[in-house]
Amino acid sequence: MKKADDTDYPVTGRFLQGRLRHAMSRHEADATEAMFDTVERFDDGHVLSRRGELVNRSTILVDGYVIRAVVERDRRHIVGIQVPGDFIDLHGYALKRLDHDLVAVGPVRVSFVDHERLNHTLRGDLHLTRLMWFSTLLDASIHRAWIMKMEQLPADGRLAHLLSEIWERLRLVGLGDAQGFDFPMTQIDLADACGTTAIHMNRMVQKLRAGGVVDIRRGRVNVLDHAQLRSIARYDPDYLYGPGDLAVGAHFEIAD
Amino acid sequence: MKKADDTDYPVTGRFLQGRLRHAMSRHEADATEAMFDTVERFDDGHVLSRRGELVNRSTILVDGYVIRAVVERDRRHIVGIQVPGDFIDLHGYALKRLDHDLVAVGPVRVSFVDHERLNHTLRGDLHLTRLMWFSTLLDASIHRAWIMKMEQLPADGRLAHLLSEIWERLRLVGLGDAQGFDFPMTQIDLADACGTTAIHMNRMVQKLRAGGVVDIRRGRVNVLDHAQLRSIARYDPDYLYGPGDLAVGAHFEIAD
DNA sequence: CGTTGAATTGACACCGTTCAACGACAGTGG
DNA sequence: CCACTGTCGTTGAACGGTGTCAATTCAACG
Repeated sequence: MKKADDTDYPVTGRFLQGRLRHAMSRHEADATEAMFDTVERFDDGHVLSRRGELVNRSTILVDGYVIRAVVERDRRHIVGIQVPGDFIDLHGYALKRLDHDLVAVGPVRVSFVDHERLNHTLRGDLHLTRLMWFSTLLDASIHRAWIMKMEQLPADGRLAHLLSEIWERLRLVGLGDAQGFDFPMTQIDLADACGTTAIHMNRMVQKLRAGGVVDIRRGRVNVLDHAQLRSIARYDPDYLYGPGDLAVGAHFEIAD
Repeated sequence: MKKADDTDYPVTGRFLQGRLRHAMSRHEADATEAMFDTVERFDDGHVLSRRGELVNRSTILVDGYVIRAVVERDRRHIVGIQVPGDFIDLHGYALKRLDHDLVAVGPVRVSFVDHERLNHTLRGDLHLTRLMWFSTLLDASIHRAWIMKMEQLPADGRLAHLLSEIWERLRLVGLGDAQGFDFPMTQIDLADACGTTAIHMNRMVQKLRAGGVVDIRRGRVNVLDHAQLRSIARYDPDYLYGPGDLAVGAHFEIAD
């Protein structure tokens, strides 16, 4: 499953993979990789960034999963999940303070870039700036898909949607496999990400398992019936801007 | 209620007002205003932009309300509401195709800027680029607040949250008044924005009315008990990045 | 004054929460 | 080796919020 970019770009090789990475020039890819220095490891539950903190660097997720979470009166709400290749707090470059925490789910590998360094790289390169901008807008598009799933789907559909999305996003960056993917989120985590309780989430996990749709256990998701999973989730991956009707394609070039 | 910017910048005067407008230089504000030409009017229900269409210009909302909506198998889902001053499809500058429709609610006044023109203005001005970027990240932050409200709040809380948000956003740009604000959304619209049915939304409207919290009727929202409204909505406006704990403040300058 | 869309009301079934408890399992320390 | 502990996973029952169906009233408009 190793791609060329994995070796040439050990830190940023998955950034925008499956999306606009093809629009990055060799020079831009090199410049992006060069911004990052060492890769650091953190354990499950490590808080990479806390709501309200002043941030002066941004983080790329090299390996593992990170959730965006907000804790409010003893209940935690998960508003997003990041997969390898995601520039998980690039929006902090413009916002300076984030409205949510970034927390590792399972062990992660990340790397950092100072905003000062980012300024230096982006200054005078509107094309690369727009690629970075695009990656933050991708997160916004995913947010909108989450809003829709909360508005329209019951709990089993929300779970199916979440699993469909993660699987799709992993495949876009060359991860996962034909049967499913490794996924360390507990049923409690899944409940917080689907706006339901752990008790009800447990029933939905069992329902999908009993229906031969998907088997979720011990940090592993095995998809048994992809068609049924998609159907329950009413899943359409267009919003990820991979190959599909919304793909940016050749329209991204900046005319001079 | 007229501010200086209303006359100096009739089209873009409300852009980022209450947020980072203070970080815009006179030159940047002038350059932004100069990008736009005529202001056009559209009636209620006019589709300004359709999902999947290739866009080569972006739109600023001068007056009125616009919703972001996705229609899926005979049901419409509203994933966002835009108020005057919002650069409503600036994300199309990088995405090129949007994942949702933009539809006028009530009469609107808008103005357009070609992406080519935008390139010209932003090239070589990383500071202004970052301000524009910031405004799209603001939308993303609002999306996250919506995800949270869908995850945690019952229907009356969602409605209260929506009203709280619109009121707050209007006040940030110098609109609305002490009693409430004009708001042309029907109960059907409100239902689609809160992930419930029109019938149930009607009950929630009546509940808030009977409780002396807020009176919604005939295109007008009158807030009767602001404290109670906030409480039902569990509303905290920090995510709008106006004055508050998350405010960017003086940290936005680009170090050289 | 008839038409149309919005707002309103009531009955009923169902999805999801809550409370209370128990089982499975890994890590820890005696 | 076993008892202890905490987290995750699981189950059952009662309650309440919400969706659905069907029908009626109201407001705006030509």
